[in-house]
Amino acid sequence: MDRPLVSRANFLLSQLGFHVAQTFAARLAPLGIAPNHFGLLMHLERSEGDTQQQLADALGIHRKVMVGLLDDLQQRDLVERRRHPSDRRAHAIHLTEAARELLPRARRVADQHEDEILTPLDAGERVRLVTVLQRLAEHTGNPAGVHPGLHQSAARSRRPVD
Amino acid sequence: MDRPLVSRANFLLSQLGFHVAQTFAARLAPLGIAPNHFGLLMHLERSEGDTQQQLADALGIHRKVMVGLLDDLQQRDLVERRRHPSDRRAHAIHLTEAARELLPRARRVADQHEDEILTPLDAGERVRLVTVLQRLAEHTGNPAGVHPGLHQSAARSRRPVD
DNA sequence: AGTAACTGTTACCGTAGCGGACAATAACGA
DNA sequence: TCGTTATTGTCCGCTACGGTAACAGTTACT
Repeated sequence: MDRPLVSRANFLLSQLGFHVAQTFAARLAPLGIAPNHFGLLMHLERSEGDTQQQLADALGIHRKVMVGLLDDLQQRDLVERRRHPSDRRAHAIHLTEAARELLPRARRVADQHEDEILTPLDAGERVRLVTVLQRLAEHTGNPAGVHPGLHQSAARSRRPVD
Repeated sequence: MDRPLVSRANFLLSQLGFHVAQTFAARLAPLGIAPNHFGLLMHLERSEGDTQQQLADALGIHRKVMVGLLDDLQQRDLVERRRHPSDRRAHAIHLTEAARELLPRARRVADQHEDEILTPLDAGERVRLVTVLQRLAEHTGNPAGVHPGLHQSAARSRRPVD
């Protein structure tokens, strides 16, 4: 039996996932952020004032990585590290005005990117696909919305696909 | 609008793709090979005797990377570099008996892995998913069966998920 | 014959990820 | 109160990987 790779769901998922991550990073690059920055900013909208440790736990990464991510975002004036009101060791992370202005644009980029990826599908197929993918994602055991490759290089300093 | 990540097809695809690549590498690790080795071995079944350059072109990677891949496989006694019959610069790559014995086992691992990934879906949903993924993959413009992350670290010396 | 192109390989370098170690601060227990 | 332990954020050093340039050997072209 010689089932070709293109008929294997695991290969297709890996291949597509890689391509999607790559193109999304390229789409996001003009905004000066990477996909993991985007994920962090979105999470911060809900959990503003959190500790770096809390953020790291929520995103499933090590706090050391969070230092780097926040360094990037702070350098781009998208977050600020304020003193934590009750714990003088910790920082309270807050979004800046620039971030609140950037986030809708980033979301628009994500929407456009998704639309491009899904071009071959009609509306019904799209919702069915998302439903199926959600079921598969739940089955992986990863907490919802946590990208296992967040701590990987799929993020920083990626140049638009050349 | 705050569409959560888990409702975005691009996020789900990237997340699932990463997870699939990771778990597949872990499943394949006991056999002593990585996913890109597996892909190369499968390709070699069809193109035995090819030049390293031809193989690199077929898999969409740089010839330098092919050197490393073949070094790995040769060290595991899965391929041999014979002299090319007509071009004394080039090597003719051939599978060993060990490779022919290993490949069916690797394929079985891939089948089991795919089955595990697709556990939540019934037979009909599986074929529909594969069909949809194939359409999406074709739309990416990547040549069929060529994994864009082949040259990435998704391959070498990966230890079973710890 | 001579030059250009190609094959496989090695050496080099810049960078990212990982682990350990660190100062500052907090929490806990005697 | 004081001392020990844990936690937070950070930095440093190591290793591994991707990409570039260069190389010897060989072929192809004119």
